[in-house]
Amino acid sequence: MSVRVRFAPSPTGFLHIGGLRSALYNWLFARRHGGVFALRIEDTDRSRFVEGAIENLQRSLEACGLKPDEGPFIQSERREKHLQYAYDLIEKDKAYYCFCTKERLDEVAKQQQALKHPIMYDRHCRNLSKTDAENRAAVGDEHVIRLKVPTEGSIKMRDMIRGDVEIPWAQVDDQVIIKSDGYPTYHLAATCDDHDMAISHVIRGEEWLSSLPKHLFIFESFGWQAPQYAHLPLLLNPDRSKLSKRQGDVAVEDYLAKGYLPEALVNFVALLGWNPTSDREIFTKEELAELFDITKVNKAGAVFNTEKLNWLNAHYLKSLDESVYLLKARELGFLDEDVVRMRAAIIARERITVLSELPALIEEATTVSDYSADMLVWKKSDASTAKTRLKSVRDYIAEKDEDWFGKPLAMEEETRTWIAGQGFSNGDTLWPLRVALSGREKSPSPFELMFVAGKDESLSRIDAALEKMA
RNA sequence: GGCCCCUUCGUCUAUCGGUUAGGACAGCGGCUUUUCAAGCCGUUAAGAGGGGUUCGACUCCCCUAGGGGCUACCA
Repeated sequence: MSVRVRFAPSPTGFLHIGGLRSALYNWLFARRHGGVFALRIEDTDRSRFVEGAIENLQRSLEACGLKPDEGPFIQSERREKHLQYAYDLIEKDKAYYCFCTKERLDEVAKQQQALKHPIMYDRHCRNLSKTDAENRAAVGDEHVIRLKVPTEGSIKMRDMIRGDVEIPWAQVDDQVIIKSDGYPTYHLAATCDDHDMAISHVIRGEEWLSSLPKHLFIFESFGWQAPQYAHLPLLLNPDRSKLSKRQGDVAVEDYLAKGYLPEALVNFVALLGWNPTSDREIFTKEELAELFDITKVNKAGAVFNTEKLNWLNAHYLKSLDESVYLLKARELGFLDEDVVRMRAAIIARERITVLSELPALIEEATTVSDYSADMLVWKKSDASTAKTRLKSVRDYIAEKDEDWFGKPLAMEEETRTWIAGQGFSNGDTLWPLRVALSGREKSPSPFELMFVAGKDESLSRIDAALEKMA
C-alpha cells in the first residue's frame, strides 16, 4: 500500500508551533516510507476564516522546508461532494435530519447539566420518519444532519502510538455532520476527504482521539477501508495545559521573525515527543526522516520550553557561513549594509542565541560608554602601568596599516606575541586597551573591538583614554 | 460531572524484566582567560503512591492520586 499522509490545518491565521510538529511528523513519515505529503485546508467554518491565512501557512511550511508534495486542497470547494456523502449516509440509515432549534438544544443541555448527566443531544429527531423529514427539509425548514451512531456496546480502535483504545458508544454523540448553512463539520469533511485523497495514515493531534469513533463509524458506514491513525501527544505550556497563545509565542512566523533558524526550530520540535534513541541532539530533517518511527512516538505531552531551542539555535547560528549569517540578519532587519555594523555583527555571533539580539550587541560594540580614568586600571595593576602600557600599545598599532585591523585572528596573535616580547603581562596591557576601546567593564575582546572600529577610530579612542589619564 | 489518554532528573528524553537508571538543555563548580561570552571538563538532580505477578520490576497487571484532552451547527 502506498503511503499518503496529509497535514490539514484550519486557516485561522498562522502556522501554530503544534501544527509545525504535526506537519513535520507527517513529512518525516512520508519521507521515511517513500510516500506523499499533502496539504489540505480545513476551512468549512467560514466564520473563522482569516484572509491570507492559506498563503501564510504555506509560507511558514516552506520556510521550514516542509513543502507539500500535493495541495493545497481546499475543503470548502468540495462542499457539494460532502453534502452528497451526507445524503448517502441518510440513505444508509447512518444519519438523519434534525430540526431542533438552538433554544431547544440549550434547554436540553441545561437539564442534563442539572441532573449531572453527560451533555449530549437527546436524539429527539433520530426517529422522525424519513419522508416527513425529507419533506420538511425540502420546504426549507432549517435543519442539520446528524450521525446516527450506535447506542450500545463499544468500539475498539487501534492507534499506532497508543495501541488499543476502546470507547463505549454510549459516550458518542449524534454529531452534526452538516451544519444549517450547508457546510460539513470537520468529522464528515475530514473523513470523506481522507478517503477521496486515499490517505493511508492519519497523523494528527491527540485532541482528535475522542472523536475517532465517529470517524471510524463513517468509514464503516460507507464500507471504506479506514486509514491507520496516530494521535500525537500534545505540546504543552509550562503549566502543562495545551500549548496556547497567552503564554508566549506559538506562531512559527514569530519565531522565524525573531531570528530562530528553521533548521533549529525543526530539529527542536522533532525531538519533542520522539527521539531516534541515540545521544545525538543535532539532526537535519533528512537525517530524522531516515530514523523516524511513528510507533516510537511518546504518549505523554511535552512542554514547549524554549531553553533548549535557544541552545540549538545558537548552535545552528554558529555553524552558518559568515555570508549567510549576515544575509539572514539583514533579511530580518537586524542589520544594514554599514561596514562597521556588519563587523560588529560578525563578532556578536558567538554571544547571541537569536538574531533579534543583534541590534543591542551591535550598539554595544560600536560605541564607547562614559567611563572614569580609574576603570582603565586593571585590578592587579596600577595607574602608571596602565598609562605606559596603553601608550606602548598605541604606538605599536599606530604603525600597522588599515588592512591589519581587518584580520582579528592575526591581529590578536601578533599583538600577544609583541606583548610577550615587551615583557608586559596580558592583563595590564589588554585590560586598559579594552576599556579604552569600549568604556565598559564587560565587552568583546580588544581585538574584536579594533576589528569593528578600524584603525583611525581605535587610535582616537585610545588617545581619548590617555588624555583621561593625564 | 462523564468518557478517553497520560505519569523517569526543573525541562526534552533513553531504558522495550536483571543498568552504578544513560544523554541533552537549564543550574552549579572548575579549566581557559584582560572582562563578558564561547569552548572544554566535572557535578547536582528522576522512575507519583499503594498493591500484586516474578527468582528479580522503571519496565507487566490492578487500585489510588495527579496532569491533560474531549464533552459545539470550531477545527
